[in-house]
Amino acid sequence: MNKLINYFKLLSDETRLRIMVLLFHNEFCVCQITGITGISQPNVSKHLARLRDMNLVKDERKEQYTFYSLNLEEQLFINILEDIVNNVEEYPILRLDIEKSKAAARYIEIKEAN
Amino acid sequence: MNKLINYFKLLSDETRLRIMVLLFHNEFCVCQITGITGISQPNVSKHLARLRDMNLVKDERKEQYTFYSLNLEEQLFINILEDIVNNVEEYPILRLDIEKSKAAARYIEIKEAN
DNA sequence: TTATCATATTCCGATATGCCTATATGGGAA
DNA sequence: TTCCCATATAGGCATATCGGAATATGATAA
Repeated sequence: MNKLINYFKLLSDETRLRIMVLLFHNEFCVCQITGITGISQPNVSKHLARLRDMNLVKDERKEQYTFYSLNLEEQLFINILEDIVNNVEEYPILRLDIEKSKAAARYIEIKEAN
Repeated sequence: MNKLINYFKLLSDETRLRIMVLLFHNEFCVCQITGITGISQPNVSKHLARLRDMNLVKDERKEQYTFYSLNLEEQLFINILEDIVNNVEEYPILRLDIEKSKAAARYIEIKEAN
């Protein structure tokens, strides 16, 4: 029961929803998520930590970046995210994030160009 | 987006979940929900008000009682509740509430016996 | 070693949430 | 009208949550 409740708590925050929907489409590192969404780095990091604590996300280090990806095991959770993604046109913020994420490499390249 | 978030917020509280799952099975008045769950009357009333504000519940007065029933229009919300109800064996609190609710008339009759 | 970069963590203030107790409201009965 | 019952609302307290700013950590490069 607590697990269920905690899933809903995770889903009931716009910042986390944006991150989850992004990760539904691809894996990203913290700085990419920050670049795509404009959410501050500490905030992204904190939300990812919460998702990791609930085992909804896994991280993998690649060179200097830590890439996060969804770790979808709970069926209810998968269903909910799929439903949201399938209706992403209703949620402009999410749609925009996804759009921007197609150029996600940019948020690494920019830094590497400096 | 806010609507979606608010749905998840409503779902992320055990008290409300218990009430919603009860109403998924039947309509009940406030005193029945109080009797079945042991949740205080003001608390039941307040949660029902929140659900009503989100248009997820409708109320109908019958004699001295106000009966509440689910007003299921949002498909995502329906899906989630169905999923929970179908797996109610995983959530003993909910299962017990449902079990007790079969004698819900009792929580009116008791008062009428006084 | 020191510097740098990506990420994580801590601290803090603002706001939201949940519950309790007490009280208000509104309808029907006496 | 007054009383009673079912329900609603208000006030207050404790706790949870979120975000920003500052700082810590850990890996790698110089």
